[in-house]
Amino acid sequence: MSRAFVSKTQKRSPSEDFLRMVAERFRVLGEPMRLRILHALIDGEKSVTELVEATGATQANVSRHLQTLAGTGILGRRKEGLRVFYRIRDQSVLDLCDHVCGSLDRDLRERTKALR
Amino acid sequence: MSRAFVSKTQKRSPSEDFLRMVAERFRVLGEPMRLRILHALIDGEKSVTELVEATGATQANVSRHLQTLAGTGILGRRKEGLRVFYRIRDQSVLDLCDHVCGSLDRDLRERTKALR
DNA sequence: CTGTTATATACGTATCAAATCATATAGTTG
DNA sequence: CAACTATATGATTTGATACGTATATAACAG
Repeated sequence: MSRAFVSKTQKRSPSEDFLRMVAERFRVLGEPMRLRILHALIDGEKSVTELVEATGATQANVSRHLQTLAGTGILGRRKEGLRVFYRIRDQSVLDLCDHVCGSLDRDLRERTKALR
Repeated sequence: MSRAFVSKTQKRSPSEDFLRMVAERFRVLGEPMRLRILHALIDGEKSVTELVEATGATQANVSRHLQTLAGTGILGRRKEGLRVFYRIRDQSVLDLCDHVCGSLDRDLRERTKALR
């Protein structure tokens, strides 16, 4: 596996631009509502209206978050008549989420244990 | 592997609190300066002053980011005399970064290819 | 064309976070 | 004790962004 952040071969620190791009990816995932949208798309593509129902947010808000998610390539867009369907474009983003969930779990367990 | 975000067994959507916690983890990683600090800590613990030198940021700013990173359990703290040393507490956070770097790479390649 | 539906966006507001400066705190040295 | 060093934090400014309301755009139906 090639490591771009933790490079075994080159010690040079990442460029400003590179760090900005990586940070942007994380930042996009750093909003509960966007995670909710992502979760709603796990079992396949959905239209904006369906996502509005699934999330309970306003149409405008969902639409904006969808632009953000699609803008960074996390979601794909497909137009069909009046409706626009969004889908998870790179399933590996779900691995990311699970990774974070896993370490969150571990930390919560550790803290619980520390309380006794 | 247990999946907390993408659960095969339960379809119930994640609670508000859970999503907030997951989002917070991503958000913490969503700042270039914090990634820079993280990168500086790859080859072992460093004092605040060393991190100030490595990142080029002000002492106050580095200190604040360190509080943030330590607060979510990403970094560990060790006090020795006047100095405080920080270290990466859970190495798996580096996997996360590389994961993002990888998908970033893929997207950039795809866009480059699309230009031709 | 008119009306209707689905989605996107402009604008205003409120909130939050990053950075800086100045200062406080804690540990060390003499 | 005073002076010094390393780190943390309060106060402020500034910039970003999430959300709501209203409106614009686009596709379709009649």
